[in-house]
Parts: sequence; structure tokens; C-alpha cells
Amino acid sequence: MSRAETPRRGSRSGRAGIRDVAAAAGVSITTVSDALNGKGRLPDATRRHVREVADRLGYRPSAAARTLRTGKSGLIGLTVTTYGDEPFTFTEFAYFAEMARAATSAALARGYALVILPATSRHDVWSNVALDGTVVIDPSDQDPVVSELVRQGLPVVSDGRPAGALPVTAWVDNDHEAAVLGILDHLADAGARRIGLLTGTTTDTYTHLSTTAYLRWCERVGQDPVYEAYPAHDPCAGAVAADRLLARPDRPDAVYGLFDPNGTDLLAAARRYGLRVPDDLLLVCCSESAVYATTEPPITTLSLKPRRIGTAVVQLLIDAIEGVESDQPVEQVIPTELIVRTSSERRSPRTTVSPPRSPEEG
Amino acid sequence: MSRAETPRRGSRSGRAGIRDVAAAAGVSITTVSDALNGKGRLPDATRRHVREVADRLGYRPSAAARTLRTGKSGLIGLTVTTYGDEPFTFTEFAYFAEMARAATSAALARGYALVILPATSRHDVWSNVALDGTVVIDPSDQDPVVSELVRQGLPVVSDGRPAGALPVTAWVDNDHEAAVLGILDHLADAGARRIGLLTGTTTDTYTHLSTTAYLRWCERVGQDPVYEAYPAHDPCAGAVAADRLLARPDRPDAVYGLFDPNGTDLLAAARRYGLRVPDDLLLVCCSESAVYATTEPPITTLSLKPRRIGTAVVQLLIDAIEGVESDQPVEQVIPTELIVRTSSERRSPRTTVSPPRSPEEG
DNA sequence: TGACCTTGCAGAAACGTACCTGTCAACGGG
DNA sequence: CCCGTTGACAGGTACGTTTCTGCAAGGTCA
Repeated sequence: MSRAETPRRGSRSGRAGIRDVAAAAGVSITTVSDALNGKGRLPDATRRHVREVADRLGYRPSAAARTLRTGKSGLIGLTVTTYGDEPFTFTEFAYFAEMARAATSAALARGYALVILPATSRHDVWSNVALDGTVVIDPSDQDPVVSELVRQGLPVVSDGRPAGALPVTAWVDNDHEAAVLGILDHLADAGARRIGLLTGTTTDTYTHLSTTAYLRWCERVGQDPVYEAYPAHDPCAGAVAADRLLARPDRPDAVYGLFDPNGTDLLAAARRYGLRVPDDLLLVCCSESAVYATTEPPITTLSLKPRRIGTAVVQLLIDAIEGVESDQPVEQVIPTELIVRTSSERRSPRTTVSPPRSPEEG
Repeated sequence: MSRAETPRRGSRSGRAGIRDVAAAAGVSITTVSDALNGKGRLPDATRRHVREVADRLGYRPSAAARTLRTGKSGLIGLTVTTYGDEPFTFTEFAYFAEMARAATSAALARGYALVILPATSRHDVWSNVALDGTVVIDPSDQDPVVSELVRQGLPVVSDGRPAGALPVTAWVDNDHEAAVLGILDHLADAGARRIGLLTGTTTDTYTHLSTTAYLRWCERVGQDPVYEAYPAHDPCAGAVAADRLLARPDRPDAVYGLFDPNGTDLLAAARRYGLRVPDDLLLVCCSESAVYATTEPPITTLSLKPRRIGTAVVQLLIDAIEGVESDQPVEQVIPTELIVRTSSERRSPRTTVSPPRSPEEG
């Protein structure tokens, strides 16, 4: 029998298709498509009628078919680095959560959704999802996933400037050197004579830039570097490293910790050694966590502004996807924010009357 | 001209398709498909040859086409509740991050990826992504999104037992009543005479069940309830509520806080009122955060085991998607874990010599 | 009355894959 | 020699859209 004699029965596969809507509305498929997508030249009456019939049938356009036809899926990959089997690390929880939250919002506002894709994931998963582009967090030096994506012609925007010659479409980052130098100056201003650093053994850009900045600052002011490095993805190692740092014979009288849990770890270590904060030890750490506002004493933190980064990254990516000639530069530097609290407050105030508020407060 | 005379040129649209591979390998499209997907009856030589040619051409199958054809996208929605514009709330950061992490891993291991989709998101985003199923966190009473998904015949598994008659495929939850009762007994054992509760004003199941359990416990032991409720999604309100609770004339001598930041907030409030923990005030809060291990003093926490929940939810969902007749029940209760620390340790030890180590330590 | 445009819609060709249905050769048994 | 079987492939259709290209009917203008 010829196929002309076997017309599709309505809703053959359960769900109503555009054909069923067309048949029910007594118009052509084209008209339905145009009516629902606001295209074509149709009188409002037809448009309304089609919309109404579609509603009545509970018609939902097939995302797969649309993607196949248009080449756009409306999906953005969110690539996170992994340690071991787990996506994203404990250390970065607060940062990642805030960043992902902002990215999700920003993407959503422009009609995109985010797909979580660990960088080391099975290749078949990567190739099984149609992405319009990808946000990659802290890409490693020769990330094969990123190279592959770029080779496929997909836009890739990275959070953190790409190491090496990774050819990303755009990137967003903080000025980590400036942030570290600012903190060291802040601590020195507060009376620190020997500033220590709690850093990581990993080779990512953040750790590397921050450590280098510290070493350069030490050289400039003529201080011997005092630092301990530990594998940042191991939460227990951080406590041990904090302890080691304060147990050294050349114990620092101020410490900056590069990672989120360093603040509580250093505080605990200080208590063990009977050091008062900030009297005997000034403390600053890089964190997005709110707990440091209520610790005893509250701890000064550096915020990397993950919300702004997440938003900026997504905007850049979607601009690239949609071919918008953005007036934004493709390399954006987001300023950090130092939230000064008791743990780094001036050791010997020159006066007992309250000093004028610095612009950093409030 | 007839279309037979316009054969497709190789890689017309930039990327190589299955046709190009077939042409280059000198076989048919069917053979390529079978060879790459491990189906059909092909000699190994042909299979290897096709695979090699595909590799050489950098062939990547189109996820959209595959999805359209097979009806499976390999994508799972991760629906989070929203407060205001932002997906998921600050209060649930640690819980959500851990849960999402475990869910991502579990999905990945079975070849699926997660799409973050706030429940209140624009409808066009929801309908623009082809989902095989959805995980929904803490579905509200009459969640329109969930109803819609179920009506489309998609499997929906919820984290948290569904309120009302929400027809989810399966759910995973803790036994919140039992957990609260256990904590109250634990505090009473430690010498608490009047136990207070820091709870929320929202109507979600977790808050409701926990508060009810508290009230019932009070009734049973004959204690007047002492609690403060605040909008849990507002981080500042938590500190105020903690303060209010300790400022009451009928001040409790032990407090359980239902939300993650309650521990530090209560600790700070206790300091303001000169209360020593645990001597004057026993403290427990529900949290997944590691900071409570290093506060002064360390605070006893209840863990809801988000990793286990995330894993279980995804397994149930994928079983439903793939039609696996799971031997797991469709309603799973994950046990909670009370991590006992100094803040809830027995007030008047019977002896001054160090007690034997309890199995919970270490 | 043509020539020409505009309006309102229909037909049909992709998009790239998976899979059902042949087809053809080789082979073996009766 | 015939028939059934099996291995190794090719053809072609369907998945559900979007969109390009018609194509009549009606209006306008010379």
C-alpha cells in the first residue's frame, strides 16, 4: 500500500505533535509553526485560534526536533574540575555554589539552561548532549575536553584565565596578584612583621599566581617567606598544614590562607598554641562563606565575587553563541573585595577614639 | 533539477555526518551506525575499519538527531526551589552542594547528565530541553512544574516526601521526626531541662515535620515549647531569631537549630549573653558543613546524608527511565547521622577521669 | 485589462540518526 | 537441483520541527 493511504493517526505516539495541532485547527503545519513562534504573516485571529487549539491538545514542541532543525539547543555546559571521582572539590563549595547560582540565573534570564559536566567525565556523555557552548571553571593546562570543544567550533568561556595557550573564546578572572598584594599591605599596615601564607600544592592558576605574588612581595619588603603548602582538595590536610605553619620556629605573626576552610583551621590552630587573634596573630583568608562573620573573633575575608564572575561568564558565552558583537572585552577582570573584620584589625591603634571609617567598611 | 543529481557534498555544514563516514568508508549508513553502536551482524574487520574512518574524519554523532530518533536524551533535570530570583537558597548551600555533587556522579556513572532547572523558571526554558526525567528537591504542595512533568509521562523522583497528593514516581527522604526526637532525647540525656527550637516560617515538609515532632516531644515530656521561627532563606533573620530565642525570659538551656547557619548564629548569640557552651547552653544544629568541627567549642550536628540521598534519587530515577523493575522500594528512607561534639556533651560528668572513648569519636 | 504587489497560507525539503525490511551471495542438506 | 538458512550489507522511512518557496486571491495603479 502506498504511504498516502496511511495518514498518521492523531497522537500516535501519545504526545500531540505539530501535525495534530494543524489538523485540529484546520490549517497547515507551517501556519501552526508560524503562529506559535510569532513569525510569518498571519492575522491575529488565526494566531489566536492556533494557540488555543495547541493549548487544548496540550501540545509541547519537541526540543530534540527543534534542536536538530535549528542547530541550537539552548544548553550550556558547566564544566567543573574533579579530584578523584567527585565533581568539584570541597574547598570550593561556597565559591562554586555561588558562582553556579549566578550562572544559572543569568543563563535562565536569556533562555538557556546549564548542564553540569565534570571535565573528566566519560566521553560518551559529552558527545551525547548537544551544547551551544561551555563554561569551564579553572581549566587545566592542556585540558583535552576544552581543546576538543574548541575544535568542534563551540564557544568556550573560562572562569579563571586559561593556562598555557588554551584557545578559549573569552575569560573572566580576578586580579589575584593585586588581591594578594593588597592583603599583605593591609596586614603590614595592621602591624604585621612577618606574614605567613597557607597555600596549595596544586598547579592551578589561582594558587600559582597568588603564591608568586606573595613571594615577590616578600622579596620587595625584605621578608623571608614563611609558607606551608598542602593538597587543597583534602580537607584534613588543611588543618594539619595550619598547625605546621604556627608550629614553626619562625612563626608568622599574620597569616593569609588561600582557601576557604583555612580561616577556621588557623583559628583552631591558634587556640591550640594559645595565640590570641588578632593580638598575637592577624588572620585573613579567601572565602565566600558567611560563617566568618560570626566566628570568635570574626575573620577578615577576601571575596572573589563569584556571583559577578558567574554572571559575566555566562553573558560572554551567550553573546558569543548568538554572535552578538559584544562591546564587552573578551577578557574581563572582576575586582575582589576585602571584608575587614576583627581578625586583622590594627594591633596598636594610635588613638582610642574611633578612627574615620575606611571606604572598605560597610 | 532532480534531487538525485545533487548528492550531498561531504561535510557541507562543516561537521562530518554519518553519511560522510559511510561514503569515506565505502559502506552504507546502516553499517556505520551498526558498527559504531555495536549492533547488527558485522565482521570485526568492518567494524574496525568504520571506527577508524570515523575517527579520522573527527565524526561526532549529533546528539539532537539521536535524541529525536531514540526518544532518549540522556538528560535529567535537577529542579531546585527558588526564593526570589535566585535558584536554591543560601541556607541549603552545603546540603545542596553535596547532594548535587553525589547526584552528578551517580548520573554520570550511568551515562546521564544533569540540567539545573529552577522550579520557577520561564516555561520556554523547560519546554526547550528534552528531559528523560527529573529530580525535584523539596517539591511544594501543588507544584505546577511537577504536575506538568508527570502529565507528560516523565518520571519524577523527589528529594523529600512529596506534600499533598503530588504523584511522583518515587521519593527519598530522611525520617525527620525520628531525627528530631533522637536529638531531643540526646539533649535531655546530656542534662537539658528546657530545650528550645530554632525553626522556619516556611511551609516545606522538612520544617513542618521537624517542628511538629518537637511539639509532640514537648507534650510527651511535659515541657513548654520554646521556639522562634524565621524566614529561613534570609541569612540575617537567622541571627536575629537566635538572639531572640536566648533573650526570652524562659530562656532554654539547650537549643536545636533546624538550619545550617543556626550553629554559628546561636554561638554568637550565646557569647553576647555571656552563656558558656556547653556549660550554660547545649547546642545542636542540622548542618553538612565542616566548620562545626573547628568552632569554639565544636558543635554537634545532624547530617541528613545528602550524598546518599543524591545517589539514591538518581538511581531510582534512572531505573524508572530505563524501565528497570527495581528491587528497591520507590520510597526510601535514608538514616540521619548525629555527629556528637563538645557543644552537647554531658553537663555534669560523673567523674573527672577521662571517660572511655565513645564509638562516635575519631 | 494587464502588471504588480501584498496578504494568507500550503507543500515540501531539509536536519542526522536508528532501525526495519529487504537483497544477494554462499552454503549445506536432502 | 532445490530449498532453507545465515551472514553481510544497502535502501529507505520516520523522528518532529523550521523554513524556503511557492501560489492563489484580492487590491492598486497605469
